[in-house]
Amino acid sequence: MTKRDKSTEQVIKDTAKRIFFSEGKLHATTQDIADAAGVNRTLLNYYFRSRDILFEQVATEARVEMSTELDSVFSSKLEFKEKVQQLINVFMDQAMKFPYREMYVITELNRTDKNVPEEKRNKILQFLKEINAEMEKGKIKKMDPRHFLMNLFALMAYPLITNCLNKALYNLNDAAYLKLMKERKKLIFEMIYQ
Amino acid sequence: MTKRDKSTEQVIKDTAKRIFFSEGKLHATTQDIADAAGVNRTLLNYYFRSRDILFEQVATEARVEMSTELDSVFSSKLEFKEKVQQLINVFMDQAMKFPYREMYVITELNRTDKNVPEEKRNKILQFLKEINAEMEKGKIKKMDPRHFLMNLFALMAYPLITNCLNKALYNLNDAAYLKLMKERKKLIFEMIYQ
DNA sequence: TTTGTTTTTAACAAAAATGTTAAACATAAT
DNA sequence: ATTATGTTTAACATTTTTGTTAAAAACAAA
Repeated sequence: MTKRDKSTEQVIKDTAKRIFFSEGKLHATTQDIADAAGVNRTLLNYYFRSRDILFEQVATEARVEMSTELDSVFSSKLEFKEKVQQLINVFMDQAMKFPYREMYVITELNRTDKNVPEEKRNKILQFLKEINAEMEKGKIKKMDPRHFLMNLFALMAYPLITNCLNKALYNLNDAAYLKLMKERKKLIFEMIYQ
Repeated sequence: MTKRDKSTEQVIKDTAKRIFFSEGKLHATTQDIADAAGVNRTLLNYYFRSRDILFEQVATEARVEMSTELDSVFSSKLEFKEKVQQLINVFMDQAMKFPYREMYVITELNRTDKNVPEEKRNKILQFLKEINAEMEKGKIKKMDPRHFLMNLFALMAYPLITNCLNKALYNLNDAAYLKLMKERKKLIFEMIYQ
């Protein structure tokens, strides 16, 4: 097998992520994933030993991807205003690709009764301080910074989670929907950074 | 059996709704539901014939409940401003009780490859016109009314879906979290009705 | 080619989830 | 009390999903 071919292990994981994070089929079985990946189901056991290990690994990587993505913005040297713009850009692009990623993580937590691993806690708490400082400077409306953060993420993530409902409601095809979501980037910024 | 006792059929359905909509255990089995309801699993088949019929019925009722709830506000004779306040009140109260209800509906749609039944389409399209009128009057910021609606629902629903993450992030217990969510009612109104 | 290694497959086994049946139980009506 | 009716249970059957194994296939090194 040549080097440029993705390894079977990677194909399986990427397919699982596509089914869970993009298509939102949170109830997919190992057979569903194997079929979609075009491999024998036994290979899931060969590479990952068990379904639970595969699913857990997918969830862990999802958390890491999300943290990394946010950290790349939070840790940057940009001014607060540009940081917010950057955050909207990065997060929305990811959320358009993987609208259900966070839902997968949450339902896996609910399913397995595990606690939230707190990879990103400190980074976010630090960002809360920056939000606060910006409020003190009078650059953004004063409020509990936690609400500010919740508002921001809600405006970005929710319309993508509910994409099937919105498409039906407004009679949109994939392209029209994507256009609507791209419009949101500017709109969200104006909404929270008034 | 006295009249005030809830029928077993109702107990089963209410328990399923609690597990799915409140606890967010979207992968619950019929056995999980039977155990939580304190009844023999066979009774689920006795009253609903099959798991799929029960799950479908739960999803259908969820859609009806959500529609009814919205219609009660949309169809009221209130001024637009009061309508929005009322909507926030009604929707948030429901969402605090059943944060995952909409997610259940969505994942059932994704799981069963069904299309969205459009119970509420007309009512919402009518409300879009009211939003538009209010924008023409200069009462709210002009934008695509669809974005206005998405903003509103996003701000209300998302922080409740992600409650386990937020609790962990901010070290909140149930009471503190509920308090934070109640605060949002006022905040959301000010945010979108500036 | 032979040998050793990794990957893939099919057949089978086990476990988990769902569905069916007949009998026990409860209840209300006659 | 008896009968008819609806409800609940346990035992069993079936289906679905997951896991194991041994052999075949693919591949690279000696």
